[in-house]
Amino acid sequence: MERSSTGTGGGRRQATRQKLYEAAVTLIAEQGFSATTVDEIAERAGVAKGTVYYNFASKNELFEELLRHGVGLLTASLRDAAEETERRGGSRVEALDAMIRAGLVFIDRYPAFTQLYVAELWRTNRAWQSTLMVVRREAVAVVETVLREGVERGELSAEIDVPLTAAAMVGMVLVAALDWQSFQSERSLDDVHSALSLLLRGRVSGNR
Amino acid sequence: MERSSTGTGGGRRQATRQKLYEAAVTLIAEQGFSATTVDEIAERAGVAKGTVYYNFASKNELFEELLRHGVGLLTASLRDAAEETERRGGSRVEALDAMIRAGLVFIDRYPAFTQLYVAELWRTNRAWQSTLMVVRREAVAVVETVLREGVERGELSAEIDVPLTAAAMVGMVLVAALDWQSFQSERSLDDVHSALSLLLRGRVSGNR
DNA sequence: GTTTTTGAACTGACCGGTCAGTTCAAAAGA
DNA sequence: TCTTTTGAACTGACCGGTCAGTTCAAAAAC
Repeated sequence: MERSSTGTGGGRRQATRQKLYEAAVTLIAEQGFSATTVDEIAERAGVAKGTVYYNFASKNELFEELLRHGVGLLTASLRDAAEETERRGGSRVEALDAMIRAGLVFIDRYPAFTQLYVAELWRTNRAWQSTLMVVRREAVAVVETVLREGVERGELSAEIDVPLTAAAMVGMVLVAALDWQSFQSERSLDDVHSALSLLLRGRVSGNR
Repeated sequence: MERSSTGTGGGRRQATRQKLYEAAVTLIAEQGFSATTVDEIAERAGVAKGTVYYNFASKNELFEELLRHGVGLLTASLRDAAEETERRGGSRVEALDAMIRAGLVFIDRYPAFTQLYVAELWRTNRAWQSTLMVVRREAVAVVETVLREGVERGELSAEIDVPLTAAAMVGMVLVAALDWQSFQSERSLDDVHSALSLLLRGRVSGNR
């Protein structure tokens, strides 16, 4: 028996699953879930169709595990950025700034996953809706926590609405990054980070 | 003889096309383009399948025209908001604020369309990609123009990167609104508008 | 004003093709 | 030996698109 955990580790099985994730994520990002066939996924992964069904119960389950895997990476990365700032004694605004950068780095590294996540997040009536809600909550919670800490410490205005502001921040990072990659790919990650940082720090219109 | 123009008017044909748009937009928003069948669209519109093909060359074309139609409404609404502010002698920041509200109102009225637009916008390799690029450009241009005017008049920092800031603003409105509807539906439109207005005006973290 | 004609709009059964999922014997790895 | 992968064959459901036929309001004819 092979260990069946979901580590990053090096079992033969894990390697196959990883290849299938990578094949599935780009194909589904490009075409959508329904338009992507299992045959295509297997072919791009360089694997037989039977192997897909040896490793995953169904096309749906492959996708759900892919979702969990990807958002898990993002959440860990955001948490790291926040904790690293904390360790350095940085302010909460700096922590938010670091999380923005972490988000951009993640999107830069996994553009297909991001695209696919955005495309599915607000859909209703889909089999994996509950899975998606769970992972979304985990990711948003990281942002909300830092916002709340900022308010407590007086760094952020007490007027702000934490859940809505968190959504808005996630939105500006997500859309700016996807737009950057699709329509403004000549810009650098630093350019995008600067633009978002300016907005976060209220230096677009708030200061004089 | 029936008139065959593409007005908003009341011909029988236009009425049928409108019903097909409405049926298609909700189904595709819920399930995605590929997962939505022409039979479903026809059934929800209360029309025979053949009628779909009498009015549109293909499933693809129905979708593309739907896209053009919807983004056209949004663009007009944003432009109205900006011009109305101008007419009142309002500042460019006020114009941006009015456009945020107009965006929220639009999303509130056409949630399915918004959802579908977001899900498709960054997809590659799709038949309607070029159509989407065209309509996107029209919509973003409205925001960019107002930002540029704001910089010229010294209302907005000269440091800002117009295209990236425009993308970020669109993103915060889009994601905040979709999140509001999906996960925070108890909030009012004014709540969401206030939260975004605060961010735009730099009163989240920028002022002391 | 009544009858006839016209043709745009609509209908729905049907067809060719595709796809998810299953199975399994045999090969490849460890 | 035991696990994992292979790849081809098969099934049954489903789907986009077609097309011959129907409907009906308005124009034409008388």
